Amino acid sequence: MKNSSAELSRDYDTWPPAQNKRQAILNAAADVFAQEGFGGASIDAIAARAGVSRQTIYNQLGDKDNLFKVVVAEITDRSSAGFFRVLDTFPVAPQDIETELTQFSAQLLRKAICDPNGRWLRKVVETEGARFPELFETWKEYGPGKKYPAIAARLAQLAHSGYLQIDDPALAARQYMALLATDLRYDQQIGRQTPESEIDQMAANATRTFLRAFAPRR
Amino acid sequence: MKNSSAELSRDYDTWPPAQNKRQAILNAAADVFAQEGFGGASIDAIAARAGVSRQTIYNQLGDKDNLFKVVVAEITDRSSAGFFRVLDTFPVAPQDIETELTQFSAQLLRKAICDPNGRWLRKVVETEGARFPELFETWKEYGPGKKYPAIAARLAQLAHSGYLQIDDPALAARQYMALLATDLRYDQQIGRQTPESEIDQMAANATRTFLRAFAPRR
DNA sequence: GACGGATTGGACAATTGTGTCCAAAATATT
DNA sequence: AATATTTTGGACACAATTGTCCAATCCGTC
Repeated sequence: MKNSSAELSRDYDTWPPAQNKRQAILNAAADVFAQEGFGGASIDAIAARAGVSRQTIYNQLGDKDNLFKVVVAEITDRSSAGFFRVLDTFPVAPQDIETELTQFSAQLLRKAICDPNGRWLRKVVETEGARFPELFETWKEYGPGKKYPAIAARLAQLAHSGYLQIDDPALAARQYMALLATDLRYDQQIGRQTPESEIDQMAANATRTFLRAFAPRR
Repeated sequence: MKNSSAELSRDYDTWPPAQNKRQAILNAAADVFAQEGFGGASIDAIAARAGVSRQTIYNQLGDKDNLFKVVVAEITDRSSAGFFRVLDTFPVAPQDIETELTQFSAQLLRKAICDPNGRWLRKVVETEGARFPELFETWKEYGPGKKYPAIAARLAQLAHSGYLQIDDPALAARQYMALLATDLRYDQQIGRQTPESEIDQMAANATRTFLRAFAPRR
């Protein structure tokens, strides 16, 4: 039996067998699309990586355009779910705000921003957004459209409780995310795989600067 | 006489007319590569956009790989030059640090970060970096490798003069750039063309937060 | 106006990719 | 064990692309 390239989620064993191949295809397609872009990705390459015959891809997912759409939809779901799972741990009533916000930030980095799904999405949307406008709309809605307001709402709550001093929560949310992601993005851009061990430091750096800017002045 | 990809940017006017077409080709190629990626870009599309016959591209620039390399080298030069031109206006001994740093930030946004050249580079390096490792190295050296340390040095200078309180200038530089670019990046990602009129506001937002975090405490 | 290098457009072979068809084989269902 | 469904791999037509060749043409210079 062939194995899939799935470094990701769930109990495949309980699904109908067709779904296994389907998942293998989607994972392989995500990899190849990410590496080669839409134009550069060939169905053959995807089939080979998925350990599946090319025909099976056409049977299950139709043509290349549709395959691409399904992959994006799938990854959008996964990525969004991961983000909101972490968001549930936001420290709305912290004892020690620096410590707890740092911990939360580290989780966000690990589970959401670092996450291969989310990175793939951002890249693909940037590269291929013009080619698939509806897709782009969907991503916009589920990505920035929901994540930033959600963070902003949590920050506003902290401000309302007197933990922070924030005029514009939406702006603060964007700045918080920017501070958090900067080192990760830098590493990504210079092609460096960020070691797990540095993530806590990144979270601490971002949180410290953020709190210095938004902590209440005595 | 064939010319190699060695020489790029100099006073074009004194050159034979062939260099005009060469520039047209490079600009068109940059556009098409940016839109379609390396794999998706066809020489024909580039030729059509440049208003030039396909053969001329092969005459002047050889095959697709070399064309791509020359384009990246060209854009790297332009982008780097633009950045350092703005950097020369950094307020090393400001009277009113908030005002002057805001102005500088606005210039940086307009001339360097907003700049189509730089955006194209980042995108292409992210997408095609794996395919052309030497290119990637060059970009790394001239991009992040020089820009961030340069900003860090200016910030350290401000700190040394007592305008700021900075433990880690390199970190502060990354955070400054992150704060500066966040809204622009957000707009880019949701496919919104940032209006010129909002850039000053972005610069002000970033600068205010940065100074709140790094201004000396009384 | 004649020369020479650059440019053009069209034809070309080779390669690669898409999407379909189909019969044989593997796998699941009953 | 018999049957239904999926999967496979190979063949195929069709289109797009790369890179080359070449004769006709343009255009600036002498």
